[in-house]
Amino acid sequence: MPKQARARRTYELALDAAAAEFSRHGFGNTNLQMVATRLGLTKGALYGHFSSKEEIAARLVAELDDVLRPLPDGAGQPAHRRLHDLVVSLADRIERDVRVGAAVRLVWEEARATGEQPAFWRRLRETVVQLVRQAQQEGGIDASRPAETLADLLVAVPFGVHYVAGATGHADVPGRVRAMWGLLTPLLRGPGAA
Amino acid sequence: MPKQARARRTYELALDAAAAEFSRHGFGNTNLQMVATRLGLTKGALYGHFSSKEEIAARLVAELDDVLRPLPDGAGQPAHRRLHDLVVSLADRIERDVRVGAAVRLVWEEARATGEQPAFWRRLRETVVQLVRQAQQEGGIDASRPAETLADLLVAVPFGVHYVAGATGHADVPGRVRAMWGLLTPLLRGPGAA
Amino acid sequence: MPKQARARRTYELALDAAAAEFSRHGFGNTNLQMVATRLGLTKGALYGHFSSKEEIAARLVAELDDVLRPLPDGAGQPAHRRLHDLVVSLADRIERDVRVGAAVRLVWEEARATGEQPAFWRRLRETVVQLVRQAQQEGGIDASRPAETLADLLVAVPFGVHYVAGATGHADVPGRVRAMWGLLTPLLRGPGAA
Amino acid sequence: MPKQARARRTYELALDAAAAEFSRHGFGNTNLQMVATRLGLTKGALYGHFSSKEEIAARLVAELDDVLRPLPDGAGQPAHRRLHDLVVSLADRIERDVRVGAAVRLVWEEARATGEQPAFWRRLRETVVQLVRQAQQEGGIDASRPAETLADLLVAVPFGVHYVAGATGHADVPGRVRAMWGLLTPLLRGPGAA
DNA sequence: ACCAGCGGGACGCCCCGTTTCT
DNA sequence: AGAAACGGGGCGTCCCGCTGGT
Repeated sequence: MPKQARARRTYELALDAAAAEFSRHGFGNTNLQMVATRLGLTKGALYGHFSSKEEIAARLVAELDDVLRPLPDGAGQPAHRRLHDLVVSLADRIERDVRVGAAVRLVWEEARATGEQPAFWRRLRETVVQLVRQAQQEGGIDASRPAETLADLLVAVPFGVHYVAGATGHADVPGRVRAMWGLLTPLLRGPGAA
Repeated sequence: MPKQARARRTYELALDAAAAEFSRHGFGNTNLQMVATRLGLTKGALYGHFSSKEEIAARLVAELDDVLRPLPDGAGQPAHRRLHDLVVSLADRIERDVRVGAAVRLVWEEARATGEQPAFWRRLRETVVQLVRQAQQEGGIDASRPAETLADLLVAVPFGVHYVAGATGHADVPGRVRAMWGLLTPLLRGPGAA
Repeated sequence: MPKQARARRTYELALDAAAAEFSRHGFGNTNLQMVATRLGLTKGALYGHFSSKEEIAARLVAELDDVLRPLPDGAGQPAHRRLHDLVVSLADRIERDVRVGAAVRLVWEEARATGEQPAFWRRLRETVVQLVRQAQQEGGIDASRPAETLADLLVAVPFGVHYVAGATGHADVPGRVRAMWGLLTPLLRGPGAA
Repeated sequence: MPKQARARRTYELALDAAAAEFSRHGFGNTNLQMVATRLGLTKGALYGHFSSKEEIAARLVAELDDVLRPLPDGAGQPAHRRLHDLVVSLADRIERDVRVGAAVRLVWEEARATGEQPAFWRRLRETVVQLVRQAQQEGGIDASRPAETLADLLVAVPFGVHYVAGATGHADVPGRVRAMWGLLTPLLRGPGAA
């Protein structure tokens, strides 16, 4: 079935609309009526693009992999720089890209309900640990600290800021993450770098 | 009054059971049937203790204030020590006390859905900012850093670790928070403290 | 859970109401709203007694076995007499007992859709074949005819009459089956019996 | 006009495809998507040939009259012979011609749901009664039996066999009907014909 | 009296027959 | 002609009164 251009556009809009609802209300509390209303469509029309509510969520979650792909302009950069870019862009996209925000919430809800580790988080942690190790070898990060703890800290920061962003009205989340990174810089450099 | 004592006990057990479900599935996806089954009661019996599902949630949320009350043995301690205790105990209780874990999730869901700042988070942030300022005056924390950014970082860490705890199978969350605090110590002390 | 008397009564009434709808409209075209309306209940109330539409159908089908159980007053009777009773009572109950009528339709629809042989029909045919053989040994039925063909004929008659009963406005179906049996009697007795 | 010829062919194929689905699932449980898929068309294309689902069913039912038309080679035959041909060909076509099978099911469902006598059954019964009477006058059938009961029996047999055909895996239905007719022959001939 | 259990009402997802655009 | 959209339910499910057994 060769999809028509309009259908493709509707599909993308539907994904955005669903992401906005999922991000706000979670999977279970989102109803397709609200999504359809956002789109100016009917529920039945949604069914032409997705076969179930779960499929919509799965599509959004599948796009999460993008945020882990090495940033295009990151090649050739030192590891500590790529680490900075990853952490900051993560905080940025979670807050600004509704699809990423929704996907993160969906993954989290699923993980809480089933108790299983989502593939995304495992890969994220592995990526960060590896970057930290690499940066330590390159001298960009103090090698005397355990890489795992550093990685946990660097992952916890953007998610933690996102998690409590409501406390400050979601005001300039990426800016605050950047400021935190500035705080952490001497810590990463190590005691001698002061 | 043994009758009232049993009722009181059932009430507490119901709160625990509800908390376990809320923590796992969130408010909307928790059904009272599961809670009643956990208790060995019927749904109707629950309504003898609570007038609605929302009331159960409200009771749990109301208990959240306890975690902000100054730790009993914290009086007379320096501010940076009380800060440490607050952050670590927060991470600890979120993970170990089902009621706190449930309340945190409920508050968060409410905040996401309505877009309003929960009172709990505002107070938490105020408390931490104040403690940081106090510690800076006492010399326990480097005064050259902005207190707000430091506070945001210190709040983000326990929540961030909690948020991504599923990635590591919830293994020793408090221990990892303590390790992170160890990492952050020199940062807090300031460059000259090395 | 000790069911209360009223619940038990509601359960039976629900089964009857559902049977009436199933018998008239088939499984797929029956909606629980109509069943509930018949009962003066709501759909939600039905859910307290059955967990799904399919379960209601299953309950009705399960009762079909009763019509195959040897008639209580049939013991000691000659086989050809019990055969007569079985065929006539079958036609009778299909037409008069809504539950049996519904179950027969449900079984038939299922068989048509899946292409599999329902257990009920297999047992019915086996029973009739066996009774025919026994009657032939006892001399009640002409032994020179193949038992299978006789059995098929004797099974086809009540179902066929039921199937086309609409052509005559369901007028006195059992009576007509009895008349047919009268016609078939000399056939069964054999040529010499005239 | 090859274009119209192809449309005509598609129309016939659509009727066959719909008949196959109607025969298997009944009217209400048949969805046009399955019919369209069978044809390699889309649902919308079906609406170029039929204006509604009901119209498709109506077309199939309308063709039912054909099976009542006197068999072309039956002219000049004695009535009891034409009766035999009618009964056997009826059983044959119901089982082998999907359109007839579907139409019979559709007519039956309609009759059950509305409680009205379908025209087809009335005409079938009239035809058979008349043929029986004629055969009795011609001496082909024992005149001492009531024609109506004989006709009911002769109609019930093919439909009854069809109805329970699932019990024997639809194995050689026409053959079994022929065998039954053989059994019934002496009955029809009367006692003196032995 | 009291509480389990029965029933009510509402709605969410899914699905389908049908019409409207492209 | 075919894809996209529409609108109307159907089943399942849930939260919650109300009432009849104990």
